[in-house]
Amino acid sequence: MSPSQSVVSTFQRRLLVWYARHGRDLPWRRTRVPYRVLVSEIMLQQTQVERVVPKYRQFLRAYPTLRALAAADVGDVRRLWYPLGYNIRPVRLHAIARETLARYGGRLPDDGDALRALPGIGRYTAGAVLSFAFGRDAAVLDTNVRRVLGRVFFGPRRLRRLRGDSRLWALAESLVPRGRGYDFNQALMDFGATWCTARRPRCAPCPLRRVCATFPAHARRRRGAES
DNA sequence: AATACGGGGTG
DNA sequence: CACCCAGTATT
Repeated sequence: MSPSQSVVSTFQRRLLVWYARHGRDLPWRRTRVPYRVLVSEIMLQQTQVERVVPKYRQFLRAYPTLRALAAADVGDVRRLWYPLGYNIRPVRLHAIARETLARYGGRLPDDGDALRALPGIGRYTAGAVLSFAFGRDAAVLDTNVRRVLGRVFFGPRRLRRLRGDSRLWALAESLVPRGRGYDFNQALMDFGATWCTARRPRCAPCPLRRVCATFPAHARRRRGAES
């Protein structure tokens, strides 16, 4: 069951308006260089934005280009990564740099399957690179988008019954407005990270509450006894 | 479908 | 202490 066209366009429009007003100014939004976008996305895997920002700057100072990273010692790259965690990530990122140099002449491929064939790049990161570096209308589904779409389009009960992410991926892909993949995906993630948060979502001032399948539940709970 | 993989932050 | 965080790869 897919949402009506009017709900979809309302969702898209209101989210983009929200983003224009409340979107964060993050370092990786100031570049479209694929290598830099990739570095940010690998760092952001299961790692909060505030912890990534300083390490992102430090990493790019040390390895400003994909070629510089490819030429580096992988042990040095690993040490620079600490304490971000998931320490296989820098090893795979380093491998991506070398493989990209060897197979693609040093240019990251603007193709989902080719990106996903690289180590450490899954469906989310491929979508992020496609939309944020190459301006494609590809979808992303991370923990933020999963929560936002789950709440708005499925609601608390139906979300629990979802098996796997295939429905959410299909929904995410159907929502991306033509030509607005970059802004829409950034907006969705910013909204999940700062507004439609896991704990204590800001429902009262939410621009999407009129189309949100979960808002009634929150309102009900608020009348009851939640802090 | 379930689990391993880091480390830091929050209520 | 339990849960959360711009996921991916392997069982």
